[in-house]
Parts: sequence; structure tokens; C-alpha cells
Amino acid sequence: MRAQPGRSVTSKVLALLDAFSAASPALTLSELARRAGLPLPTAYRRVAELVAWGALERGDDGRYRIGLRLWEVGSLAPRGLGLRELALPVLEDLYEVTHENVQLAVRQGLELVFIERIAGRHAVPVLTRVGGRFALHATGVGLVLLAHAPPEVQEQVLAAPLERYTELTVTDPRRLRHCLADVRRVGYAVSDRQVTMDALSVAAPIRGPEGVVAAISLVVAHDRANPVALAPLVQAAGRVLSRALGGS
Amino acid sequence: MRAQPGRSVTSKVLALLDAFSAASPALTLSELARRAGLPLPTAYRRVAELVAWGALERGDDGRYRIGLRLWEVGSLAPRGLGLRELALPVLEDLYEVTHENVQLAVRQGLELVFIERIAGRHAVPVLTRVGGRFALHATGVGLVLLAHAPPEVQEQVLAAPLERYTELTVTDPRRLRHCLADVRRVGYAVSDRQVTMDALSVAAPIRGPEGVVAAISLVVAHDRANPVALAPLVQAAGRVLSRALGGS
DNA sequence: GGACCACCTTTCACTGAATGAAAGCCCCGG
DNA sequence: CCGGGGCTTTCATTCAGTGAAAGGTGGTCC
Repeated sequence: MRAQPGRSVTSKVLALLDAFSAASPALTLSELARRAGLPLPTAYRRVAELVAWGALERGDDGRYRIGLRLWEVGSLAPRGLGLRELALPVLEDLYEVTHENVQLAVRQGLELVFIERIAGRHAVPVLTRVGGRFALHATGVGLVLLAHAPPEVQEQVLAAPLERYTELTVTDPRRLRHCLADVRRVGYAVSDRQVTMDALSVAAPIRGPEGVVAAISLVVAHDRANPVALAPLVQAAGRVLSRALGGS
Repeated sequence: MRAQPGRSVTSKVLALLDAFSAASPALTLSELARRAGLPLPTAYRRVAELVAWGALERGDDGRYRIGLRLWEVGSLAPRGLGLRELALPVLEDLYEVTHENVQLAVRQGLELVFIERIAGRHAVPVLTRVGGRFALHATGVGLVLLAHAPPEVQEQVLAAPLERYTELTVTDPRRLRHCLADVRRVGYAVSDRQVTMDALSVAAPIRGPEGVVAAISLVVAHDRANPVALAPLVQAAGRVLSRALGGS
């Protein structure tokens, strides 16, 4: 056959972009084709067009990478660099005061995406990456975003198995439900060694006109931390940003 | 007719993404179709697929915006957030020392793209935007990037009319050629009121294994500035980053 | 040197995914 | 109630896209 019941061209293009990840930012054509589930000649043609436009770039090593043009377009995402640009001064203030890691994240489906991070040089190292994803049920920002997510999102997260990262990760849906209620009640979230045994994070919501749109957090070494003392700082930063976004 | 000699589907998808810009980050379907030069039903179908994947998002107002997913993918561009993450601590150091605007840019074709900016709160306001483009012949970073660009790029820029931004913008190709030679000789570039009459910028190259890959600059009020005093600071930052990238 | 291998690029005959005109919705304002 | 602007679906048609296969290209090993 010559043109089997295949997928749409658009889905193939998007599958090619999907093939890239933080772990593998540079791929050969064959790897790309395999990851996207496309025959080699098909991948070849689509990739050639993407390179011509600038969505992909071909390095001197012959491997393909995400192109600057795609970064440019992506930077127009209101919830990406847009939010980032607005929040950066506030994050910097918070960093100046605490000299700890500051993080900004939004919810995307059943996960969170880190929009910005200021990595304190003397602070506890964090594993996350700007542009990276993470589960909603363990981190401080995740708990805030989940606690204020639409009910159907909460139910979906609670229904699925909750991955365990440390012995303190809350994996029981009933306990998590109580935690989320606490987060809503006190107005901030504390994740104490629920992601790694080194670190603790304190997070507060950022509200837009339609509700919570993002969360901000401090990540500190768990033995140096006093969550109750940090919470007001994080909450204050959250409120400044909420006001800037027209939230409550 | 039903399927005229049209363009490739891929080019249509990319045209839709291209329709967005910093000036118009939210578009209705009709606007999108018009900007991309597509019939409405065609735009409708492609956009629906892009939304399903997350490349676009549809707001409560019915307008389409660039989606977070595209931002995520774009953040994998080695010359985008990749370079940014590496450079940020150095830019912050430079900001700490000077409390002036710090900018990081790379060349993309015959223009430059701003990768990062630390906007000093008490510094002269700059018009540029992270993710934004600008001509190569006027700014400090532009002069550095142009001076170290391949000869064919330089010739193309010099052959085209050079836009004038202020009365001090160099628009004569012969003079610009001399400026570029100076930049290469002294190892930094000064753009004195060539973009706006308020500001002056001092820029230095960042070298990777294959030559200059980016440029870093300070933008200061022209009446407060002493370019010769600032140059060593900017150059030092450039050298730190060059070393980190395996450049000279 | 030449046989092999891995990867990339082009060709070719074929066909179903994509097409745009047209008609149907839906909501708002007069 | 009608008109208009924007969005969505239908439908007959066809060309852009297809994948198998063959043709480079460059490197490694014997």
C-alpha cells in the first residue's frame, strides 16, 4: 500500500516535537522517527520542513535539536514567559530576603510545570528544571495547585496511584484529601520531605480573576527550616502577584 | 475545486503559530486564519489539533493563545532556556555589581534574539522583551554578534538598508564595517545612543567551541555611563561564560 | 582495498487525508 | 424577527503525503 489509514500530518509533526525531552535534547533522524513512531522517509520530510522554518535546528554533529524559533514562539505563552516576566521581580525579592530556592509553577492537566526558579547558591540543591514537569501530590506548589484545582482534576489525581518519593510522601488518597482541605483552610502548603529527605517546601497560591493560576514556593533544607516562619513571606509574595494579576 | 495546489500541511501549521506575536498574543479563529493566509475551515481543523495537543490554548474569551506545552518544548532549545540557565548566575553577578540592565542575546539569521534580561529597577528602562528580536546593526549585543558572524551574514546585513533609530545610528555600510573591525580588535562593542537617545550599551562576546555563540551587555543611561570602565566587567562575564561553554 | 554497516536521501506509483465551497449553528443587538 | 459575525460541519473531489525500495555517503574493521 502507499498511504495507509495513517494519522494526520499535524499529529506527526507534533509527535516529532514530542520526541525531544530534557533527557534527550539532541536526536538523530532515526531516533526521532522511532520515538515519533514514523517511517524514516516520513520523518525525513517533516523534519526538513521544521528545520526550514526554524522549529528544529541541525547541529554540526548531524543531530537535531529544538530550534530557537520554537523557543521564541513558546515564549509568547501567557502562562510561560509571560507569567515569568511579571513574577521575576517578586521572586527576586523573596530570594533577597531568604537566600533560599524560589520556585514558580502552574498546573498543566494532572501535573505541574515549573515556570521559573531562582536557585540559591548556598541553598539546598533542587532537582527540578525550568520547563520541567512533576506530579501534583508531593511538592508544596503541587499541593497548592491541586487544592485549588477543579474538583474533577482532584478526583482524577486521587483516583490514580500516588507515586511514593520518600517514606513521608502522602500516598493515601484519604490523607491527601485532608491535606488539601488544610491547604485551603490555612492558605499555604507545607511539603516536609515528601519529595526528597533533604528538603522541605512552603508554597502559596497566586490568584487571577478566575481563581488560582499559579503557585510560588520556597525550598529549604529540612533541618534549617521553620515552615511557620516562612509561610507569611511566601504568602505575601503570592498576594503581591495576585494583585498584579487582578486576583482576589 | 476541492484541493488546490496548496502548501504543505506542515507549513500551514507553522503559519498558524507564526500568526502570534508579542503585539497580539491572543487571536480569534478568524484573525488566525487571516494572518496565516488560510481558509477558515482549514484553520479550524488545524487549530483544533493544535489545541488538543496543547500547542495552543483557548481562553474563556474564545481567543486562542500559545499553549504551555509549546513553551515547555521550546524551553528545550539549547540556545534558548538552555543557554539562559547556564548564564543566569553570571548575569545576576553582573547585576549585583552594577545594578544596571543586563542582557543576553544570540544571533538568529540576520537578527538577534534576546534570551534573557535582568531589568534593573532603578536603571534606564529598556524596550526589549525576552524572546524578542532586533536588528544587528545598532545595539551593543548586535554589533558583537555581527562582528563575529560568518562573512556571508555580514555581507547580507551590510547590503540591506540599515534602519535608523536615532541620529547616531550608524547607517553607512562603510562606517559600520569599520565599527565591526574595531569590535573584533578591542574585544567589546559600545553602542552609544544608537537605539534610543537615553541609553548606551556595552557588550562582549561569549564563545563556544565553534566561535561566538552569544553576547552579553550592560545597558545604562548615556549620561551616567563610562563605557571604558564598564567594558572590563562585561568582558569578564563573557569570559566566564565562554569557559563554561568550552570556548576560547 | 573492499566488504560491511549505519544512517541519510531520493524515487515512484498510489491513495486517503486534507481540502474549500456551501450550508448550518449560535449568539447578540437592533 | 431579522441580520450579521463568528464558529462548526458536511460533502464531493483530488493532490499532498505515503512507505517500500533503491541509491548515496561515510566510517570501521579485516
